[in-house]
Amino acid sequence: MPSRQEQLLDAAIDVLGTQGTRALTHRAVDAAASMPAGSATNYFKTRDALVSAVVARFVARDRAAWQAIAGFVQPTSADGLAAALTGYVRRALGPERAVTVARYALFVEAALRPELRAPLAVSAQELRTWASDRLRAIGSADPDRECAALLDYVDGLLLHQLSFPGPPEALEPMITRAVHELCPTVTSG
Amino acid sequence: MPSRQEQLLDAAIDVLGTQGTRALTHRAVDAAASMPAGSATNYFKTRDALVSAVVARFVARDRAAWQAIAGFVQPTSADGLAAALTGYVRRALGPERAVTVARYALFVEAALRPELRAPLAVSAQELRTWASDRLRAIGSADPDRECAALLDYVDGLLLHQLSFPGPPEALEPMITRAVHELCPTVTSG
DNA sequence: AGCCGATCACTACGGGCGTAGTAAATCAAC
DNA sequence: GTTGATTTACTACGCCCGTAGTGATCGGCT
Repeated sequence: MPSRQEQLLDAAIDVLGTQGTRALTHRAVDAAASMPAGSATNYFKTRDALVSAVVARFVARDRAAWQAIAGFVQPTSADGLAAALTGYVRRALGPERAVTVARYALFVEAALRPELRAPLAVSAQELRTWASDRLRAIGSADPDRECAALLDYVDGLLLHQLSFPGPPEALEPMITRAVHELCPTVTSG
Repeated sequence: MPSRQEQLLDAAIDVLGTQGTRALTHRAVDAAASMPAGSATNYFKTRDALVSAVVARFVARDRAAWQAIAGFVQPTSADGLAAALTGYVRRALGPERAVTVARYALFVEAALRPELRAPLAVSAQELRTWASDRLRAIGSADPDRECAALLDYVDGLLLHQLSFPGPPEALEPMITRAVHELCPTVTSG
């Protein structure tokens, strides 16, 4: 059972991902969390404090998600990696759409307010090293570089698909080719 | 000399790219355009109308920018393309940073509000076909696919660089490798 | 010159926002 | 079981927002 603050922050992420930055207010968070008015104010005095806490919560959830994924799927080839990534992208665009939108909304926010960058950068670095290790494990000769390229590609793809969605069946071939091309040194197959 | 409405919309894009969606209000636009209070209201009655007009203006400016670029640089090889792209990315992250941030803010907005998608999608499609033709001209055997992959990659790269900037000198090698790998059929050199 | 339509500058107002401050409730410790 | 401190629920206030409405100003047409 998440704590009260976590419930509020999860509600805030949902508001952010379904109604945008403009709608992210104390009152909207209270309502989304089905809590009495003023609850969000008690924990996060100012709006800036709320946004900072949302970033922290988001990072924590992201980390937990990767670790869960890491436990389930462990691709052993480029095609396996592509399949896993396709699954991730499909989930990000479908059931988790709000979370994905919130993610990019936070990126834009961080581009505007440098004090939000640190936690996001730490999280990104963690993901990078973790994914690098996985890439190395399946044969990549330059895992850091290939990992960075792949992450850039996937985020660009996601952003575009969010804004003007294409047919979902087109995702797999696109991602498969990108993986093979951007990570040419992993064991293909 | 841009018309009065264009001046207002350019100011709106600047507000969006430097202060975010939340700050995009009629009054803020008036101030940024150094026009008397109420000017933005006269042209764009509601906030939604303002945002829609900003999208339209943005698309028009983008189109003009490509056409200008097309007149100047005409790469003839993968390395030339990479150099041109690196120049574009540097400009997008430096002098044009606000415009770039505004761009992604609008993407997020379009992810939330489907009625904004059409103009952005049209613009993206135009860019795609134009860039595809250029890719084909320098030898690409599958220009549409390679173009899509490249655009996805560049937007992801830009978004990441905006949120947690890295050293600018790292851009060129990253982009060069990505171009070579994602567009393997263009004449290298 | 004189009118007329459109554009512009400015004001007015209701609503919702962020924020601060206060009562109530919960819990720990003794 | 009472006390005291922390957490929770709620209220109050001032500010700024989006929006509507009203004169003033300008240009084209006859």
